[in-house]
Amino acid sequence: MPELPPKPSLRLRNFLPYRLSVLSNTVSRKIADLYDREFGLSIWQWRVMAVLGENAGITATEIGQVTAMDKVAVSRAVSGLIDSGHVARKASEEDGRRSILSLTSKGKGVYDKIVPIALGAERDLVETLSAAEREQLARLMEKLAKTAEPDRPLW
Amino acid sequence: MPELPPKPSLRLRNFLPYRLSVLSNTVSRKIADLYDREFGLSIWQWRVMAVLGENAGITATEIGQVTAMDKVAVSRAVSGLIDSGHVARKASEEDGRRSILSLTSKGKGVYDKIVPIALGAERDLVETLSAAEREQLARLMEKLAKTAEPDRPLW
DNA sequence: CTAATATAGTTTCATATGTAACTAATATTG
DNA sequence: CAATATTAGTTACATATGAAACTATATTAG
Repeated sequence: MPELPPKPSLRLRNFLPYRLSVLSNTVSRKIADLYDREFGLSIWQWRVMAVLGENAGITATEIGQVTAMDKVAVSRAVSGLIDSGHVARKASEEDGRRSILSLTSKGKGVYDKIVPIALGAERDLVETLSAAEREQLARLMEKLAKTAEPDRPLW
Repeated sequence: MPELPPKPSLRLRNFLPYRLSVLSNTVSRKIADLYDREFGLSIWQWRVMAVLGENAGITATEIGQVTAMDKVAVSRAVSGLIDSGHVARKASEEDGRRSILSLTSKGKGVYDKIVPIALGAERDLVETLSAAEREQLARLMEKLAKTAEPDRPLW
């Protein structure tokens, strides 16, 4: 008797997109909580600050490219950060549409406090992985990212 | 001369929570798009259907446990699915608060069409990984998930 | 058996987010 | 050098989401 092809089955808990989403959300929630409780920052605001901390004097569009945020999200995060005094904006001299953004001294202070906290949270997350496993993970995620979005600029 | 401890630095693109979030969002968006365009389903609705497809006759609370969705999200997804005729609800006989949920025949039809599409999307995503790499990935994600949320029931 | 407590699920409200429309400035082209 | 198209960034609107309040039923304690 000929065998029927096995009916394709889907178990949610083994389905990669699902697992990615759940994992990412639990991690993000924890970290967002950290930023919010201690500094009143949203995760988007923190991403903007993280980029400005390493890269002073860039524009909103550039921040968007680096952080994979769309321009509306960047605009909102930046305007919040300006209200709270973490970020300063000055007009670009070459191009009147752009603004040059940078951390204020208050922003720098917060940045210097958050960086170790963020790195600590990351360390907690990967603490059960060996160094080799961490590299593996980075490599595999890199591959997935390339497959999922081949043409995203990385910097 | 004593060396200063290196200033801890954070590069967003190497920061695991960030990378996870970006990767998960790009993957989710693509897949959500698929479900939505072809079947008018949100990702939450699809998750509910996926669970009901493998597990008929369970309650909203159980769906929430399996899918890591909170009860409000489940409630909304289910009510949408009932409106669109994909899911049927009947009252539980033991417990008047609960409802027993299951796919309608329309729901089953859609389910049978989506499963191969979803599995195909997953295959596309991991196509550049070897079998060994896929297992590695699953293992590593499992570890991370346990660390991030030690007590989440898996089924 | 009744009162207090807990649970299943829904509704409400406040906030977050994405898309599209918009404003202002620059770049292109005929 | 107009007229048109493009780009940077913001605003407005519609929808999604999460937390808390609420309804109805079930469970527990006295």
